[in-house]
Amino acid sequence: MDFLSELRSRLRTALTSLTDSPETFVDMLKPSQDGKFGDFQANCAMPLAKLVKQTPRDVAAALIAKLDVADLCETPDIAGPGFINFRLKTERLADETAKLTRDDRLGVATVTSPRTYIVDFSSPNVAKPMHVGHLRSTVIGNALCRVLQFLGHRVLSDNHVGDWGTQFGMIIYGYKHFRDDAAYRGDPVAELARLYRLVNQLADYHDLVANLPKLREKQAASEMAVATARQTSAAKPADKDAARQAKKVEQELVDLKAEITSAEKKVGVVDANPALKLLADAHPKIGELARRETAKLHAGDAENKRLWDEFVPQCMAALESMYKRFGVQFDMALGESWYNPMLPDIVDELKKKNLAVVSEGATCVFVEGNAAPFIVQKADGAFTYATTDLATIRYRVETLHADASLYVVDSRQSEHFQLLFATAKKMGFDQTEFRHVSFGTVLGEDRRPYKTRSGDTIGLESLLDEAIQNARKIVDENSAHLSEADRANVSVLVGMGAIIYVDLHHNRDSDYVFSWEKMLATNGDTATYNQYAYARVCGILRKGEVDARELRAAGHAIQLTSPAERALALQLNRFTNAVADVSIDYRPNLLTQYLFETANCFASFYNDCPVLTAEPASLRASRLLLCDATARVLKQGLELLGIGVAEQM
RNA sequence: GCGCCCGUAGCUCAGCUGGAUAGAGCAACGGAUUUCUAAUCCGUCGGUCGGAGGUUCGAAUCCUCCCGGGCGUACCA
Repeated sequence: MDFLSELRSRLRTALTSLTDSPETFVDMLKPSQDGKFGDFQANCAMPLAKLVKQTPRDVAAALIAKLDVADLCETPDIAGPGFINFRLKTERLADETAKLTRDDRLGVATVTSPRTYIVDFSSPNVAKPMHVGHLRSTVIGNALCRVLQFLGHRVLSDNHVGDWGTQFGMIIYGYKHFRDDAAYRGDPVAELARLYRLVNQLADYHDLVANLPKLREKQAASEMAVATARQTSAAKPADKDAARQAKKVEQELVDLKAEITSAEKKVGVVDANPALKLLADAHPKIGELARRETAKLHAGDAENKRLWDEFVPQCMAALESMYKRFGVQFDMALGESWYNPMLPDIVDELKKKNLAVVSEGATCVFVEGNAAPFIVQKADGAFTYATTDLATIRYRVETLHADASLYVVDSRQSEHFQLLFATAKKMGFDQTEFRHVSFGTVLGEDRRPYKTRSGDTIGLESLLDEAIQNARKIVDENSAHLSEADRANVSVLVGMGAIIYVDLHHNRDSDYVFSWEKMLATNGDTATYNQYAYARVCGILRKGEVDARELRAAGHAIQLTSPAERALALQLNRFTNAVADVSIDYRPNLLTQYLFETANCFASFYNDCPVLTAEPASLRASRLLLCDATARVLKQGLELLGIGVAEQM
């Protein structure tokens, strides 16, 4: 059972005579940080003492006198300055655990008032292959969908794909001028990706060539500025501002040099390749022409629309294979193009309501406290992703009746979302929770965004393949007892699980350093450790030839005869709290943490408590039930994260 | 310039709606099981929570300032 909620509820009752606002104090009852303080602790006596002008220990004593918890715990203790420590009655814990072992939902309550959630995640650009940057959004979004759904909410997952932007002009341009028909027939998506990269490269080339002289001029100026600043700083060693200024301009120079080097490198690549250079020279205005293709598409040009209609489904199908590997299913994939017809209305409405003004030719919404404008229509008349996002909000609120809309997107876009939500509110969409579920960057060992040695972004497909290959080595070392097919299957689970788990177990706000070694470690807080714990439980049930269904139906009691059994039982009863905690602030890492603790509790139990040889039979049955429930919690918990398990590994 | 985020053990990270002696994992070191999978368990070592003030009975957590780092910042999404 949910002991935490139950105890809080009892505390609420006890508090009513002491304060008018018990709610703030009820939350101060929490699981104990340390086992020696019991199973739960209430910290509310100290702040209450101030209100009622008594000593904290007296308040604690008064609360205990009013608390009706005799059926749940031993008499609570007062400790330290006035902490109230609760220790569950082991008998009651055993009874409740027995109930949990028979419960389909493993004690996880469904919410009393379900909401409609839109979870917007992954959202790749259909023109380009997915890369490591899409990993976190996909994995976190998937986990949140599963958790919210499991809690009983109505969840609609939406893949807000980029299918209407400038990249499509590039593909169309590439297709018209550079396509390799045989390659396109063989693997259309790969050929389109090649065309995108090629056009992008050539357009970049011309931009950079045009820009380099300006950059070099800037470098000369910057060098002067550095020299001046250094002089100033040297003249007044005590002047901190001068030192800071010197440092700043030095950094600017370093950045500028890096920019120039990178530009020269990119230009050099084309110059050094006669075939590329020939193409570049033949298409000097490629950037502008590609943009024109985009504009034509938006204007309804028949040929471009036909190409678009041909390309998009193929790209979507390619994405689908990736999602399959992650176990991701979208309820809808309403991309930018889908909202295209609604964009003029949005701008009209903003103008009508005097929310948008024209500034420097662009139609903008200005939000108090933000210097940057929210541009809904560019000077050239084109709409932006701001406009699309507003149309999306309207659709989600008015048509889908969303209570909450979550955007699982990179933290770098926080300013955009701040402006978006503020604008939506001004438009009157103020009854819906809009939430930017932001996350940090995946870094390489060099603490820079994760790239290949040569500096390219890492494709998601190859990342997953590599994970599975690496996992295969580990499986081969450890699992000679499995068949070839089973080892292959386990390798997929271990490799995918490792990637997903590492991502989710970090606080989503943080950047994290990607490390194959840590991720695929067979010990520690990893997916493998959890999966292995699951497999060990299954091993017991298999070896004992136990039919789990019969076991659950037999009505055995749970006996908690040792600390390890008691700890495991308590941990299993906390599953409901862990799942609910994820949904409060959309933090899957709270669930990975719980699962690791659970697997850990089980491993201790496994060491201390023989199961199959336990005597008498009632104890054996009790331990088997604990095993079965542990397996189900681990499986269910990992499943909520999008991670699979194998019964043998 | 303005805005957002971050700085916790040698390394990677939790903890941040204030609560007891700041926790994991890895690494290092030492133990355990001829036993249901050793992809295990138990223990030891390891921290001025970037710094200084402030609020509080109590601060890693809240406020202010400083230092250091990242990101964003008008027509890409």
